[in-house]
Amino acid sequence: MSDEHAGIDAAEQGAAMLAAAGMPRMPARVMMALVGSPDEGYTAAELADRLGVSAAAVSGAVRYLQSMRIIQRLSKPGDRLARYDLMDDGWRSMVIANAPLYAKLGEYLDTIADENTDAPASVSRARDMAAFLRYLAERMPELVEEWENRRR
Amino acid sequence: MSDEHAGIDAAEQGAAMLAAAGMPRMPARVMMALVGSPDEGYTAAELADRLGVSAAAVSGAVRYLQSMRIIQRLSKPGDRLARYDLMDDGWRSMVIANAPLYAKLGEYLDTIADENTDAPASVSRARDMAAFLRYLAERMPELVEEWENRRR
DNA sequence: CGCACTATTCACAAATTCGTGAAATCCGCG
DNA sequence: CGCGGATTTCACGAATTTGTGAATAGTGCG
Repeated sequence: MSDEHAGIDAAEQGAAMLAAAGMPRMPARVMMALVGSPDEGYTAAELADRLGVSAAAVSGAVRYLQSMRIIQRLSKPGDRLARYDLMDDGWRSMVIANAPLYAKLGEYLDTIADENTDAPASVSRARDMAAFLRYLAERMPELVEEWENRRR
Repeated sequence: MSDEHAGIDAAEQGAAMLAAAGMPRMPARVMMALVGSPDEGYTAAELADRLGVSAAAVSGAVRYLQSMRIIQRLSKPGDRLARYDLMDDGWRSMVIANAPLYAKLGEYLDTIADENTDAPASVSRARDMAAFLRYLAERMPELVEEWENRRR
């Protein structure tokens, strides 16, 4: 029953990779499962069945993924079955959303450098790291935009 | 005693941010503490004192950070005190090292798409995500290189 | 050589995370 | 309205993670 839909192995491996990168396990599995979903998306019950977990686990995972703007809940009127589906621009907007975090981390590094007297090498390294992070924060959204253009 | 060195607050906030992004807590704290270190780096004992944790916790954290090539152990001959210090290109090489992971994840997505018949929209979205990831994998190292050039 | 001190390892304890089952809630439909 | 099915919430238990303390090992110096 769980292998009635193809792509299981790759989905699980991808989920494992995302989990290793810091994403909670269940959301990662749900997300990868949705990559191989039919066009209408999956029902919560289908996800639970497919992943072999309880409905509660799916509920928690989809809440997390919705808060991250990675999936959306498609409630077709006249049918109270909620279907879930990936946001088309999910990862791209994730990349963009992370940029301010890089900038913020850069600020912290600068603050540390400001407060670190008598350690010239350390300070200049901290400033260097901070500048790199700000560069990333600036370039990541541009990168996404370049991708949008190239893809056209 | 733990506030004898400046930069504590910003360091802790930065560490919390890194932890939220999936990095284990203790390595994150050690890493941020080293950002504000004196030029010689910190001793394991100094780190333990500064962070208010046991020597064992520091030992585990530095092992993790070394395996990630984020810090290095400076054993000055004639002194058995091991000092730890950030690798100058730590974050840049981390960014570069992640590129193959993006590519791998892209492969998984393509595999899922290959195996997903009768869901044209899902498939084309999966291919799109895969292509985006490969684009990232290709561009991230270039981004770092651009930064190196611009910096000098 | 062994002393003093530092760093690492190991087993355990605390804390957090994760997923389940059962109860509660919601909603379209008869 | 209330029924039936789907989803969410909640408290608990399991499992993984995280950090500590004590023992171990390594090393420069007397």
